[in-house]
Amino acid sequence: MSGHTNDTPAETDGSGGSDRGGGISSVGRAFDIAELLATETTLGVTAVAEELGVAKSTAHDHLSTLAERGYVVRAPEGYRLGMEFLRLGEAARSRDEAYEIAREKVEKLANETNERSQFIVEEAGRAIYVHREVGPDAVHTDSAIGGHVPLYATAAGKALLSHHDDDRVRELVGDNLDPITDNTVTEVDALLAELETVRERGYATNCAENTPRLRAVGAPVELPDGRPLGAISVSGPTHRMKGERFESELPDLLLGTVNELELNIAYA
Amino acid sequence: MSGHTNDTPAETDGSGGSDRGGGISSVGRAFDIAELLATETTLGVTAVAEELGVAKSTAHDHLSTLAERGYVVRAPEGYRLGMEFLRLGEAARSRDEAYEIAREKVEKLANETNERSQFIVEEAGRAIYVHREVGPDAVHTDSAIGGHVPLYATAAGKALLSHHDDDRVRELVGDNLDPITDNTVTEVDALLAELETVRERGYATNCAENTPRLRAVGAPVELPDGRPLGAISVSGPTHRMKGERFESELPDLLLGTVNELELNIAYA
DNA sequence: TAAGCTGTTCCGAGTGAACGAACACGATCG
DNA sequence: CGATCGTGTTCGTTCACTCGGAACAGCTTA
Repeated sequence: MSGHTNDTPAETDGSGGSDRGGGISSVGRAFDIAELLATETTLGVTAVAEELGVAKSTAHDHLSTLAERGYVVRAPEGYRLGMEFLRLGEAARSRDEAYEIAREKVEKLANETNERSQFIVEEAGRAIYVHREVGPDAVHTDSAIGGHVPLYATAAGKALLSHHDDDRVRELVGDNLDPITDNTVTEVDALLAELETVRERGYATNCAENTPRLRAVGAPVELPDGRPLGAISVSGPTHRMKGERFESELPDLLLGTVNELELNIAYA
Repeated sequence: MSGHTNDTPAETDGSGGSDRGGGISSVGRAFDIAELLATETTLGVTAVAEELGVAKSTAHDHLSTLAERGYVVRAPEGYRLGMEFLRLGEAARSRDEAYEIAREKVEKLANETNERSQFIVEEAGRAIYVHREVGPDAVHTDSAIGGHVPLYATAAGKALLSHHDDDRVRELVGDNLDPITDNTVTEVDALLAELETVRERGYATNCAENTPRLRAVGAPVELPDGRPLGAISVSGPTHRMKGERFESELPDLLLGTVNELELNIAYA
């Protein structure tokens, strides 16, 4: 249990508390198994037990429990992830009606640009891909729906950050910005300066800061009360994302579409 | 799981701890909370505790554990389902490469028919919606991705059943077929007879047996080794699903597309 | 200021989760 | 054809840990 990624932001807890309980361990174990199956597609009881470092009987108990509720299924080759996760995942995806409206705009953007369009939200200080639509020319990437990327290294992420003040931004991105490509912004001050520009012109860009040879424009989606809902981006290969198209055509289209979206949300 | 031949001799219930296992209770509790949040969108600690009939501190412990791993998130109004479920759900959806190929065919069918097309798989004796694409004319339904319907009451479900022998079908659908609409097949023998027809012509139909005024055609998707992968259906309102279109056009298109799909899977 | 709600923390107590060994089953050996 | 390894399953025991209740804290309402 000791290996516990502590991602609490800047909170010098330290004293006293002494990590009370920390969490219900068997629940953590169950999700360890689920996440393991999410990467390995098929595993047997013994394999799971070895991978997690628990007794075979423990792995068996957990797998039985998960299977009984449809979170894993037995196949001839072993256990696989169950579709019940898909049900809950879709529930999370539609927990906010506005997300569904955002989806329509993502599809529209993908069709009109022939590129890839995505809708992301912020969660736990990270950007989460919620919707994606790929146009005919769109590039394939390995970023999965539900997966996460650093906010500071994507167009949509920076767009989202631009709706927070500097202090909140520092909280969200943390102290050190890990570089992902050669172009990743790694200085907080540089990021803050860039966000100021984003606020002025209304959209953010990403020039191969997360994926080599991939550029994107992203704009924040604002709720009627002023809070940010998420952000939408359009991305494509460097050789198509340049000149007039990258500097005005796509930004204009994006901002117009996001404006429509905000209106649709306001009157829904 | 019901068929649990418990032949332990002299099992005097009542004595302590007799009921071996049955599942890890705290894990079940955690998923109870997740499933609750899947329906209620936003709940506080107190509300969760009341709904599940547990102590407030217990609900708090569970929610904290889930939140620490991203399976729930704190919002100003309370806890909501976290996007980590979306990640695992997408992992389940792509656990089989063939599912992704099926998706392309579903999109193709939706575009060519302007109706709704779906791909389903069997899990725990139920049909699970894995992919859906709606054409411009498609009707909206409340059946969610990841959700389940009885196999015997949908076109795709019956298509899937047609790949099993009678005994296995009886196992899958159970003893009594609950009626959903006036047209639902409720007699097992009638179902088996219909499946025989399905085997002959290669596709199944659904005439408002699950949703009023909704008809569909469905065909099974067969793996190279002969086992069924799932099934694809095209569905639309009764007034468009009739005559030549319902009896030959759509079935032909569907069977041709499924044939393509099976070839794509075989050589992927 | 007090009362009501929320979420949080504390602590003790009884349960039940985890373990390890023994068991059953099938495949793959020799 | 018997032995051996692999799998998944079951069984008792024990101690860690989950649970529940009560006290605490933070915020809005009366």
